[in-house]
Amino acid sequence: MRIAEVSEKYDISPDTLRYYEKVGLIPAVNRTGSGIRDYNEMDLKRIEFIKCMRNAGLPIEALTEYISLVLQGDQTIDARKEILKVQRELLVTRMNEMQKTLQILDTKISVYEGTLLKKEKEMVQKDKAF
Amino acid sequence: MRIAEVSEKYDISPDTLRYYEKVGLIPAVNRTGSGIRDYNEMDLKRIEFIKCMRNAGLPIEALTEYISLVLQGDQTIDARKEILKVQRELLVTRMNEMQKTLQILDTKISVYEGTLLKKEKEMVQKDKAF
DNA sequence: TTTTGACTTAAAGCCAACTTCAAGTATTAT
DNA sequence: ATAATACTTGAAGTTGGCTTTAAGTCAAAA
Repeated sequence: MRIAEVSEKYDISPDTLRYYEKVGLIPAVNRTGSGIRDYNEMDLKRIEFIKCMRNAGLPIEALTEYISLVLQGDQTIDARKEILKVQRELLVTRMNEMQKTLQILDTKISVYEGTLLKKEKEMVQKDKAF
Repeated sequence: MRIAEVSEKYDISPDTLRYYEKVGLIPAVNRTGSGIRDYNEMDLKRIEFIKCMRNAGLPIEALTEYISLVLQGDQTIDARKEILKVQRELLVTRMNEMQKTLQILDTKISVYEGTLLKKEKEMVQKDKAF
């Protein structure tokens, strides 16, 4: 599969796909005789994985480190596990912060929609900044 | 309260606090006779609100727009509500993506820890990119 | 066969969100 | 009184993550 097709399938620009390969987010993709990238099934799975991780905000650096360990073989399993655990904890922390923010947004929207009880409104007003 | 104290209380650098004021994330803070910022209760609540929103990834631009509407008075309530609703939806979308990623990370960690049943392991291996 | 469009590279540019710097004034501790 | 510390401003610099540009090669359609 050529880069344009992959780009469309995953909604990632060709430039970004080449960039991911250059910085080591995706191992080198096979080329045709004339030097054009020819993505195989494994490459596509890797792109999907990276897209998912990047969407969730995992930094490129942590991912490149993880992938370089994967390519080095089984003696790196402990180090890989550690990276994933650290990133998992960071992710959970961010999700909790977002949950808190979501509640605040929902309360504010309720205030603007006038769908709160009088008592609730008063409580909210006391703590209001904006 | 002076900027250094506020900075410590909320773990936001003085530079960032001044920057937030400059770009309109926080309305102008009162100054002492000699021109030094003197944060009051309302300012602190506003900083807390902004910190929470920024932590959750809401863009500065959306927040400055919202705040400028707040300062313009009650005829902007509908527009404010709309901004909050849009940002709420974006937040929920991001949280869902993070939830998906969290599950993938947990599965991978389980694989590395060998805490999966044989059947589960096989299923996971089939879909493995890294 | 020629032109159109996709591909290649390395390097420079861009954007959001700070962060640091330079140059100066004010306040606090000794 | 003087030195150290905290404050001020505007502007330049940094970081992460792409994105665009320049200059060129290659291949499929008209």
